[in-house]
Amino acid sequence: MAATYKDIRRLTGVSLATISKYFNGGNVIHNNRVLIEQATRDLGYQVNDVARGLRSRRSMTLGVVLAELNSTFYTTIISSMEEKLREAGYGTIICDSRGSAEAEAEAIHFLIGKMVDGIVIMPVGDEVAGLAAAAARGVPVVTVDRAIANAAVDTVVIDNRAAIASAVDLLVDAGHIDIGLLAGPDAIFTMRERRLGFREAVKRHTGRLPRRTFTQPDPVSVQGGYQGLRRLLALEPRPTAVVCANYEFTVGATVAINELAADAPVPAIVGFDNLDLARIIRPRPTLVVQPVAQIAVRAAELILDRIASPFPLEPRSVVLESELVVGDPATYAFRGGQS
Amino acid sequence: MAATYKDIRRLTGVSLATISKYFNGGNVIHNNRVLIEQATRDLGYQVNDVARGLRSRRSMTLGVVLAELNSTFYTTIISSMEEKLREAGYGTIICDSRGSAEAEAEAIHFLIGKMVDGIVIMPVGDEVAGLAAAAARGVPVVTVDRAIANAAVDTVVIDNRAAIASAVDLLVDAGHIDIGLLAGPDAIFTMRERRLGFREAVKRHTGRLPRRTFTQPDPVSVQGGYQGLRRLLALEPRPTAVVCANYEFTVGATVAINELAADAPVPAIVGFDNLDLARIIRPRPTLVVQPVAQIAVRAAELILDRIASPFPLEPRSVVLESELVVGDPATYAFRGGQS
DNA sequence: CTGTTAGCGCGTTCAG
DNA sequence: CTGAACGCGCTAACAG
Repeated sequence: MAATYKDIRRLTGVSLATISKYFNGGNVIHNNRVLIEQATRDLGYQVNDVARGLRSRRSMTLGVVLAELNSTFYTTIISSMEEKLREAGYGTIICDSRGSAEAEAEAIHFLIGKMVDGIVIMPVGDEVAGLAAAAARGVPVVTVDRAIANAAVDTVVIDNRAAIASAVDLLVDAGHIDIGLLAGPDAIFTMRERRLGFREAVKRHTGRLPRRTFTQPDPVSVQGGYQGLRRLLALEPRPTAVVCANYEFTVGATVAINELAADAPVPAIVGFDNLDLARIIRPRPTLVVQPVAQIAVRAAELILDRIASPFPLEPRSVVLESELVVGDPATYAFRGGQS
Repeated sequence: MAATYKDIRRLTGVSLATISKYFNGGNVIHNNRVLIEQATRDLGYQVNDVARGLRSRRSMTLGVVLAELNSTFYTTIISSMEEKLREAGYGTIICDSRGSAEAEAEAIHFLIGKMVDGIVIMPVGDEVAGLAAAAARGVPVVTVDRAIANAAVDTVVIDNRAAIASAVDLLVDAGHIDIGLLAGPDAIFTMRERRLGFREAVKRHTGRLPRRTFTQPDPVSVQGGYQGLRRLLALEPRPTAVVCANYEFTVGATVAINELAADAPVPAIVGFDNLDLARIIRPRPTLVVQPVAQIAVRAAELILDRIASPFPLEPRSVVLESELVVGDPATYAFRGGQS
């Protein structure tokens, strides 16, 4: 069906080796070059990457595995990253692990089978099953957003503790003492780090550990944030402010607050990620915003660098800073205790 | 680096053909089966899909091209679809065309090079450049969300005219006469259909074509929706209600309304897609909701069906119905003219 | 059920 | 600069 070098040879009389050289940027005499170009058009020829990859052992393709396709945070990163990679001549295969470690392992398996030259992964948990297989085949791996235990891979993360601390700082400055935290299980790197950052920050300010934090069980979801906020508000003493440790929780908490707004005083709130939220929701919320574009660029650099390097590199770790985008004062103001 | 059949043969003494048969579900005598399994574990062997695909001319992989990675509507569909396809034994390669017809053509080129068995595409415009190449290679194509002109491909869309009509019906019943529309350029299938549906519905109700509609130029974005709403409200007579023809416009319009709410009477509004919005925004908006799960399932069925079919099938078109999820009456109530 | 043989489409030696 | 020959890892025919 599809045309091959042989078809081009048939039309041009030029040998396979010369045709190959043409398609790989080698020096080909002008006359042959024109012939090949003509035949390529006539046949609608397109190089078969599969055969090329099999032979050359380089697919010029990178794999990306993300924990959740349906997450603006991840898709924004991937969108920027894919652009960088394409500029460098690499195609990108995107796989969704749907928050499942098993699906994640399958995805890595799939990508290795496709002979990708490298893998960028936003891991589900603290351990990634397929990592050993990738290492055995010399396929470099970069993790993004979450670090991995005991693995010799490059990593791009933000300073999660500082990120949460900036949120706590704002709330304490506004007069809050009883601050709640909506965070997921410690098994997730970002959740663990953010919870630790929260404890540190509260202790630094008040001289003691926070009276209440609330850890929401799996799955980390909008629904979880919704329920979590309701439970937080049922505590005694009732928190006057709540920090949401990720985007989903921020959305869920916002929904819950919307429902409660009519009946009860609502807590101050600081959320996470996705600046669009700040424009949709009124009053405008305060958000910890991660530098998605930078994350993407640095991840692309790391993986390309590692592929290009002729010798093994030491694992590298890039830590970026987040930004606190302050919203309407009404959303974080202290209105007095409520217990 | 990576182990091959030859390595397994070396460890087991079993011939390549038998090993191949083992990995392809054929009947292999128990003794050999055990030997192969042992060697597979010892070597960390994994089948090389590239070589397999080259030889068998079936990659067991499908390509998905979407117009915008950063769109919940698309990613939700893909997420469901990928699950269906995986159940059928197919891997999925996701590519982002970032709303560019050129990038879309590149993506199709890329997928063909990877020898995918089929392509599901959410097209950018009315014509898709790579379609001929796919057809020439016998790679079946299914378009989703948007139909394509003059192409023998399967299609899954919703009844866009009925969708918009349901929104208009609600607003007219509530007493609105001057209804504005926020829609993108006619070059986009969904935008064109929804605008036509809007005109039909208004005419049916009022006996005349709508006095005002507003077509927002490229790009179809949140920013566009924001500006579009502001311009709509500057018209005379001022529309008392606005229908947003897609998700981005709905978000942008909501932002604009939030800003205006303090100074001026806000128009009634009906939005599109993404039920999450309905939970975040207060008062709860009315939304035209597309059956994303169904869209995904039908698209998967069409492409799998076509791959499996031993003979060429006629192009098929699936049209699904949307649902109007009615929100808080305050968001669509008629409060009297404002001119 | 097993083994041998011959490619899939391409890139890379070499000799010319 | 060009062409012939070989092999990447695997599957599909056969014959046994």
